[in-house]
Amino acid sequence: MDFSGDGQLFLSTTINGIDAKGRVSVPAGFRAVVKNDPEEKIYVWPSFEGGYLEGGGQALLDRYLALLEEMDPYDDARAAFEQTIFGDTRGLAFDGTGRVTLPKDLIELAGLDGKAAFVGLGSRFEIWNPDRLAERKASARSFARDNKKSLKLPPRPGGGA
Amino acid sequence: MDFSGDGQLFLSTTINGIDAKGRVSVPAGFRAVVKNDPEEKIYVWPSFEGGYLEGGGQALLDRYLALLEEMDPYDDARAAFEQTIFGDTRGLAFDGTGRVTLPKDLIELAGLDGKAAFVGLGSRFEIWNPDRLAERKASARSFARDNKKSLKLPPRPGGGA
DNA sequence: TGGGATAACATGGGATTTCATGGGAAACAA
DNA sequence: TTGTTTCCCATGAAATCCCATGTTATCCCA
Repeated sequence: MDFSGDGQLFLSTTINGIDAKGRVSVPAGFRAVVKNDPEEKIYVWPSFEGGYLEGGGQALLDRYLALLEEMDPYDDARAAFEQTIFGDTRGLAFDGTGRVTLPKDLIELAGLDGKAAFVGLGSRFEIWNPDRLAERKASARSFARDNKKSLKLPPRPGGGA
Repeated sequence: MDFSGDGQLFLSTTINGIDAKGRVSVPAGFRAVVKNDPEEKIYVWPSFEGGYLEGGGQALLDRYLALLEEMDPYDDARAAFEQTIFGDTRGLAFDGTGRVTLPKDLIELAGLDGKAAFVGLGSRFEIWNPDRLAERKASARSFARDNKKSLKLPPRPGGGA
């Protein structure tokens, strides 16, 4: 698949506050990614593992949709994915200053308590309780360090280094 | 002869100052490499080992993204790399005079104190505290000296020495 | 091949804009 | 009405833009 067209990726980790109304500022860089979507929204759903949220823009939903269309209509996995991804997905619109209101059930599901960490992962992002994220990050980092040799870059299109 | 501006590769080492706002001039040759990217930015993240930063242009990011997209969606390794690479990567745009602002946490992570050494490595580059870089260079050199017997050039096609 | 003119580069500081966040009014639902 | 959600404005902090300046590299012409 080719992503060089949009060139806009969810990147970096930002921690923002959640106020009493459940409002949280979406990092400006993330907003820029969905800036030109037909509906200027982000879409958020509970992760499979639980404990945090996943999200993305319209482009990501379209890709998931295309993926499911290719699966057998009576595949159990398809039904499960449909149920989990689309059934629990919320489209969240921005207010005038770039915030969204996270539904209470999602806040509880992710254990968010006044703070939310937005983690950019390229074509999608995750929303974590910052403390939980720190734990996972530590283990992810040591894993990546130990296995970095398995992450071998493919040759550049033009050849060379 | 100067290759640093050929618009293809990050080359040579340049030391520039970091001012009180965290701003640092990106070497002109490095800027030329990303000149025609859709987003004229450099992308910087902490190295796996820590102690210095890695960076590149949109092209490098796309290569990492393509690599990760090929992995199993719920492979632990994929999650770890995604988290470590994209979760900590910052896209840095140039100001009118070719500078970027390094985030404070990256400055601390790399131990940068008023100076930053940009080390060109072809398709990517590294950012070091100049003193640390000198140390690493020294140890790399002695390592190479101790192991020089393993560096045996293959014979030239035409024979000769 | 000088040597001055010109352009490119790195750097400094102040002004301006963007961003995240808080509070309250207005619209809506139960 | 009462609680909830959406919209609008205010504010402080931080990031970004803009202009000025010294310095180095490059060009051009005699």
